[in-house]
Amino acid sequence: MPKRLFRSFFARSVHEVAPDLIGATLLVDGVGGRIVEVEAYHHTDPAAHSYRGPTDRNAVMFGPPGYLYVYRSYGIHWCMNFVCEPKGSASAVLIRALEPSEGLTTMRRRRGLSDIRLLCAGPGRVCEALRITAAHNGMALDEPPFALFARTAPVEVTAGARIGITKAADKPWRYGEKGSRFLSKPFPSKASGAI
DNA sequence: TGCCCGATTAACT
DNA sequence: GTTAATCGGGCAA
Repeated sequence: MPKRLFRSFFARSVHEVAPDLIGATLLVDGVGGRIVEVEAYHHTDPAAHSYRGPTDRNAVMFGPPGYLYVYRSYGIHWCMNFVCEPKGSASAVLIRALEPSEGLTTMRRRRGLSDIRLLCAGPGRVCEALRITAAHNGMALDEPPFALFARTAPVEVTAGARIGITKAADKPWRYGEKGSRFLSKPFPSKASGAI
C-alpha cells in the first residue's frame, strides 16, 4: 500500500511541492488517478490570485497549507489548487492533469466521453471528472472525501512555461511527467529539461 | 454601478 | 488556427 500524504507535505516552498506531486495519486471518494501535471503560483507572482492580497475568493490561499482552494474559471469551469508553504504565504499548486486510474466508469459518465486521454487532461476537466465544485473550497486534503498517496516509483519531471496566463508568462513553473500521454498539452521538448 | 477580462473548453473553419 | 460560451472578481468612477 502506498504511503499517504498528509498536510505537513505541503508546508514548504510551492516550488518544492509542485514537482513532488507529480506521480502522486489523488482520489476523491475513491475516484481519480496519478497527478501528471501541475502549476505553481506564489504570492509574489503577478499571475497568482493572491498577488493583490486577500479577498473573499482567495481567502483559503492565505490560510494553512494542505487545504483546497477552488475557483470558477471563465464563468464556466472549476479549478482546484493545493495550498502550500507556511500559513499566510498564499501560495498554491494548480492541479492540471491526472492519469486516470480509479473510477474510470464514473469519470466517463461525468465527462460524457469515453476517451481516457481526455478525462482529466486540463484543470477544468479534472474538476468535472472528480466532481469538484465551490463546495470543496477550504476542505482539508488529508481528510475524506480526499486521499493522497505518495508516488511508488521514481518519476521523470519536466518544467515549462505555464498555460493560459499573460502575467509572468515566462516563468517555468509548470511541472509534468515527461512523456505522459495524459498531459493537457505536451511540454516543448526544447524548452523543458529534466529536474 | 459599470466595465473589462480571465490559472478554460469544445466546437468550429 | 479561431471563437463563442458565460459570469464573478477586482478596480475605476
